[in-house]
Amino acid sequence: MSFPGNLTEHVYLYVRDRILRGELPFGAPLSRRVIAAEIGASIVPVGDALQRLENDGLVESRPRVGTRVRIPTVKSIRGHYILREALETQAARIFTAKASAEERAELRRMAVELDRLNAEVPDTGGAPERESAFRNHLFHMRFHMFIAECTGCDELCQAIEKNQILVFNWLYDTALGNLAPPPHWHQDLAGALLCGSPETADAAMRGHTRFRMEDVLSRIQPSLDWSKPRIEAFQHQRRKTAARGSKRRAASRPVTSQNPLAPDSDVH
Amino acid sequence: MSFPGNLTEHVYLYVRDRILRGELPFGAPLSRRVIAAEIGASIVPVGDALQRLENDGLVESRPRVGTRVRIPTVKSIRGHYILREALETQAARIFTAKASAEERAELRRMAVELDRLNAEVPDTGGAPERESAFRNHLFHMRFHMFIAECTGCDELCQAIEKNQILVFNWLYDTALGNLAPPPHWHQDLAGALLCGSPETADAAMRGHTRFRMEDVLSRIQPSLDWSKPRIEAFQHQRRKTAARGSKRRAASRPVTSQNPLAPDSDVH
DNA sequence: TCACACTTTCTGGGATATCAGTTTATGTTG
DNA sequence: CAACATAAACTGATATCCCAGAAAGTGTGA
Repeated sequence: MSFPGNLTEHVYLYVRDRILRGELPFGAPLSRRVIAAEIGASIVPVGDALQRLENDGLVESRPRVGTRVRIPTVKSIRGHYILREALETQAARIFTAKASAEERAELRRMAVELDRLNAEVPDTGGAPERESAFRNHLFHMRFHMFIAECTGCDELCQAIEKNQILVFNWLYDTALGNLAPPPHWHQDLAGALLCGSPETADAAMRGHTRFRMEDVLSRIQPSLDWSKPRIEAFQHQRRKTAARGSKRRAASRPVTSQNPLAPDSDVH
Repeated sequence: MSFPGNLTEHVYLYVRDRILRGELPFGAPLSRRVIAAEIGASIVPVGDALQRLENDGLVESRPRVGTRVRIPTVKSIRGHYILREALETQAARIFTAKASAEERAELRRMAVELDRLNAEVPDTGGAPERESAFRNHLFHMRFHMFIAECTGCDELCQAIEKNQILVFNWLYDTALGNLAPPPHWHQDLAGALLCGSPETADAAMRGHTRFRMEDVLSRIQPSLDWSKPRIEAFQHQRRKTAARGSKRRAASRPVTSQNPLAPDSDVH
């Protein structure tokens, strides 16, 4: 098998991708041994990857109890958007000062395309719909990351990416269903970034993220109430698999694929 | 030996403290095995701690080559202050809206005390001077963290702390000598935070960090030029130690900078 | 003297085994 | 039947060992 670079990096991206796609919902248990058997690695790089995910805030862990996908709270979501607002308003300010003519043109193009994609996706709930919504989200991420990259500040880009600020949008969307932003939502933002002063760009981006936060919060409230008791418990989410009565006889099998995770664990 | 909780956490704090105190200067090699022997742990938690430090940006590592204290560049310092500006202006904005009367009074007290401490420390270079400067720096950190904590946003606090934005000031001061801020420097900032609108507080904090960045950059330039060849080399800083059981002393030996490697040949 | 190949030594990455704490299921006792 | 003691199972944490790669030291031939 061939990964780019570290095995830890491979596991990190593998688990993160599964979380962000919604395959591992909020509160889903993450066993180091299960993931290791699934990928074919030992538990050491898996543990390192999970520790990194915990540092990113995507996962929470308690010693000798377990690791699971972190369940967001209203407070944590609000905090996330406050952080996003801080970073992206700064990116918007610097964009007005440092973006080249080509980059400005590219931003406008992306805004038009983004508004078009958002407008044409209706609120159906089919399975292929989900995949296209994920692609739209990726494009939306690229739009915001493009603004950050035009600042030429690597630290700012890494902060935005590392803290999963943009990527969490997809998590919330996965749990909530897709949101419908107003028409010309990103074109208006791009207009402020292209023609205005730093203060104008700051204000436009601030309103952009504030609107998004309120929208998400108003929709996620019932979902969080539902998962509230699971937050405090943090117990083993024991899988109620089929062979339950014959558990007495179930000898201690090796750790091969007793997991509820993906059945396609052999492809690499 | 008793540490709170994880051994990894203990090693992380241990190494970070030594870096920030200047005991481990820029470019100092960090061997997992040496640190493990030094603390009395195995290399696994040490490796985890160093990986976390690398994630924080305090340390840089190359597979099968080594790990060392990261040597900042002009670009990385500028990026750091851009990030700090983003986070602390946001904290200043929210402070004006959410701080209680007691917190506002406490902020004013801290500003007065901070300006007093900065005024009474002259520019000597003695050994006890160094320790008092470190205490002043810690108090300065607490001043800025206090503003962040008054926002009630844990994510913002963690971002400021995790990214070592404040703590890096001490690193730069260690390498450069202490800076002398203007009188009433923090009292003016506190005044804007206490009496002004969010925009006023934002502007004051923005000017605060900008001034600091320019000050640091103007002084660190020659220091970085001096350490420039060590940036590209990243070779083994071999220590002359005969017995392996003996304790490690700081590698003060300068590296013979022959340069067989092409710069910027790294991927990603 | 210099260029090149070989050996040594150090590095981080990974695998395996074991330890200790927590939760759950089972069995016993009143 | 309920309350409680107990063992099983699973968890993350750590120690120990081994590996491959990289760089420095060393020797050798032109």
